[in-house]
Amino acid sequence: MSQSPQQHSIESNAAHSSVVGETRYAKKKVLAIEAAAIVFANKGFHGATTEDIASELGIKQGSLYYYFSSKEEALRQVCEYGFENYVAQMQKIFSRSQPFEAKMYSIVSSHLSRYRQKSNALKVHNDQRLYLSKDKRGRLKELGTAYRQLLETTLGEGVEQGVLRADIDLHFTAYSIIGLCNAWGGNLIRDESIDLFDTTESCANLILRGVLSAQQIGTEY
Amino acid sequence: MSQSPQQHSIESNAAHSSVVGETRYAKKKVLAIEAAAIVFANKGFHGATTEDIASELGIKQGSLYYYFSSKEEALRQVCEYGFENYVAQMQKIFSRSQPFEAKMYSIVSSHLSRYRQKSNALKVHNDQRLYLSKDKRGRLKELGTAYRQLLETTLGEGVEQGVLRADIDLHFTAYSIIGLCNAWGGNLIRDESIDLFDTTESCANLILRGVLSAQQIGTEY
DNA sequence: ATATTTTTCTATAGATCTATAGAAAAATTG
DNA sequence: CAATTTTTCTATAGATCTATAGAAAAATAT
Repeated sequence: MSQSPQQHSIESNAAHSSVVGETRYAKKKVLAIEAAAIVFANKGFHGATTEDIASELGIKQGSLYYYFSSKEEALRQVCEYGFENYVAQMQKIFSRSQPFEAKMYSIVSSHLSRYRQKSNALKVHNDQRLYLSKDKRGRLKELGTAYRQLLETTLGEGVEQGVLRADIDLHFTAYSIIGLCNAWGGNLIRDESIDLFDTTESCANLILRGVLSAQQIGTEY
Repeated sequence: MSQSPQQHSIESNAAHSSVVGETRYAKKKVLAIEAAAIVFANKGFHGATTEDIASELGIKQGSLYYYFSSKEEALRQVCEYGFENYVAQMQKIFSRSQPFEAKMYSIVSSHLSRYRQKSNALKVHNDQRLYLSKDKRGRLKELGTAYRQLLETTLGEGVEQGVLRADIDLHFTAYSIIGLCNAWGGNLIRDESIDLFDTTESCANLILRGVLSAQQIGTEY
């Protein structure tokens, strides 16, 4: 009789019944988010219909509301799902102690391979999150800021270690890395034939050789 | 009585009545495209309504069909308008004979300042063109390919002149330049406080110093 | 096996939104 | 100014699409 799930706190609060056993609901909820991600990634938030999502998930349109209270809520959850995963993976990389250049490769590699793994949710976060009303973007803003600061800190360390030129703008560089990776990420999703490894190497190289210190300056300026 | 304009060939075939005098229709048609560009840029193609566009233009929803035969047709025309302008400006730069580095600054500068000039149409082209049905994307594809080839040729010249490293992938680099500029273009539109000049310089520098030959390689690889 | 809870289905109210038709208003021409 | 053409308006048919309600089916528990 209950219209919405009674126990499931929607934000799937980890702690649950058995050891490994996510509830049935929680499992399918993830599938629902992934279905929504696929559809939003292909058609855009406004271009997608709840019917599209439901059919991707294999249920009827009306049933979708058992998992999402609204279409916009679905978008919010897809974005958070995609971005949380992404940031978590980045956290690991940042915390590893390894030479700066290796770190940069890891960052780019992680970013790009995540796209190729069909992380539609990440694409949705990048392309569609601005269609969320402001009050639904709070957590995303937090995550984004935290992530950018982490990246900037890493770059700052590179500067302190003398690996990076002292005159680079950390903020600018961080944004540029993200921007470049997102641009290629889009290509990688769209075109299966692009080689992931080559692209990773090329991106890292482009950034590094533009950022590494101890390089001979061109002709003027 | 005529539902659609009788003379105006929609694609505004240049040749017209008086010397300077675009027809009244042609003038307002441009305004209509620009209104649509503003709305599409802010709300996305599917998120925008014909009512939004009409009201931006100062007319009623139904009247909009005097200028566009459909909403999708409006999107097509906005995209072509934005991208044609952009490519034309780039053509000029490519045809100038000037040192490669200066050329790179011009390319980035042109790309970014066009965004700041509120070229919503260009943003729409970049973000929304994939929502066009394939058969409406023909001209855009042509323009895009032509532009990329132009950019690649320019890069190729740089290599031949020995200004650029011989091992760079022209295709990759062209895409990356476009991607980086688009990423910053989006930021520039969204955030008025970002300095255009600084950003231009930073972008050009990031690309150049990662691409210029005769630089000392880092530590390994 | 029966009762209870969870999940899905059908059907639909109520809001859109696109596109069209025909009348009205504004501009232009003779 | 009257006739003609261009531009805009009002009104609406016809298609969506979101979200909800209540019944049905499936799963789980007693």
